[in-house]
Amino acid sequence: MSLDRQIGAALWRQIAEALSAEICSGALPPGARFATESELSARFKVNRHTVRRAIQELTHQGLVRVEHGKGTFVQGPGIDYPLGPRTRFTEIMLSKGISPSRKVLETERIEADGRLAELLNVATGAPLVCTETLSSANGQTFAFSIHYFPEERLPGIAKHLEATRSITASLEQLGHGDYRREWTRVSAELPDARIADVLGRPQSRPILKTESLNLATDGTPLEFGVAHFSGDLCRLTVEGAPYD
Amino acid sequence: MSLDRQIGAALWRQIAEALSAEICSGALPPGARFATESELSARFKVNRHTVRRAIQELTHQGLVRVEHGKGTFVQGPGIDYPLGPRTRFTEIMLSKGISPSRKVLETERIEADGRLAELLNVATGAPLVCTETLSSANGQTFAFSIHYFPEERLPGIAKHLEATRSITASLEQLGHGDYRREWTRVSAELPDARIADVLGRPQSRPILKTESLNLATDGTPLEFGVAHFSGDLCRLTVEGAPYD
DNA sequence: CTATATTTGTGCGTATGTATT
DNA sequence: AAATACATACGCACAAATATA
Repeated sequence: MSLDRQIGAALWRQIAEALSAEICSGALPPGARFATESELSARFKVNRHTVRRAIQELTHQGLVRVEHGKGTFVQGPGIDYPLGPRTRFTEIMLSKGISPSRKVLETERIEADGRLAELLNVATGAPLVCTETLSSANGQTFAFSIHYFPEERLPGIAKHLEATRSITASLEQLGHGDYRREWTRVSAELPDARIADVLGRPQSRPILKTESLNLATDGTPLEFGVAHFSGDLCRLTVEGAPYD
Repeated sequence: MSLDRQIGAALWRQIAEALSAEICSGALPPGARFATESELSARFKVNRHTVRRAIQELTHQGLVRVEHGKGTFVQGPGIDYPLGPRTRFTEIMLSKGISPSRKVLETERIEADGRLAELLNVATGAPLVCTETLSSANGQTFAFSIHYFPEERLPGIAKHLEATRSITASLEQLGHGDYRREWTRVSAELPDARIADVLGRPQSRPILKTESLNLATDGTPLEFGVAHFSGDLCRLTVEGAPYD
């Protein structure tokens, strides 16, 4: 391995390229400790800043993860993720029983702001129950969701959620065993620090964000949910035509 | 505006925060020339490196665009984009006549690799016609797509595409005025340099990538397409349930 | 628990290269 | 050709988080 200090490619690019190749070759297992900045600096005979620039690039590509004071670690690039390129999201979810594996975290009461009020067809300021859930498959967290329920329409939903820690079960106990998904809107974003954290992913990697509305059988809104999926670990498969 | 050199926040973060606020306040119109590194360096009384780190952050957030030798420019954060948060993708596409506004760029012949062969239900190595299209609305390019057609099943498709520069028209002339979308898979990615370029977006901003399969009325595959949307300018709206 | 070493994070000063005007 | 503006690289110093003796 030697660097070309004369022309064209910047040193940090060459270093990033070399390190990237080593990681992708599989020589380093995911989670393994990476060489320290000092070591790399000595190895490539460049200044530490130059190494840092290269590592920054690797971070941005999602290949490594840097922890202050601890070191740099190889980030498993989608190792053993349950959703392959040809796997249908629906089938996977059902076959693995994802819906039951969803864990309800915290539950709190809030007041509906303008947007939520319109979506859920309640008055602005109406009481909502807000809860957060984590979905995982094969022990890998792949989605973080926030759900909003109109409390007036679902009396005691908060208690049911805390007791059952299941959305489906809670709605069923309130007489809505049969609700339906009205629509889902999908966008791509970069996660904020918190969402990146719960998904265990670098903030530099994109996520799929879906917003969806569930209705009761009579057409009144029961739940509005925002879900964040690890963007390059998942594919959402939609039957039929999404845009034409 | 003064920086806190004592505690907590790094200087470059404070600077990025300040500049971000100025941009978001709308004081600087999109496309406007930004202050140079030297100017900012003098203004905040920090080293140019520190300013560069801050600008890098703004770049990553998609607020500015840096051009070597020219300067730094304010990147319009979705100014005048046609798809609002509550706008249904389908409605917009139809009402603006997006399908006709799609422009067919280049057309070439390739051989089907394993994956394409399986998707299109042809033999590996079978001739495919590959074409690229740009979709825009209000003069704003918002999607770049690549389409694959099985040539054996669509004789002369290449000529039709070059003549009409329209996918729908070409298929119609070949007796497939009536095809249907079988499925669409949606994922989130960061664009490569080329796609970022044609979409006129920074490589640091995520895109929505959809893969979709269109079938003839008898169920044989007619087209496989990969589309790249400006991830945070668009939302794909799906009726019904995408995953449960 | 404390002290020390290790490792990453921030910032400055300087110098030189490359692209644009 | 010269000036301007961004890009790369080095060296030094110290701070902050973590690990270790």
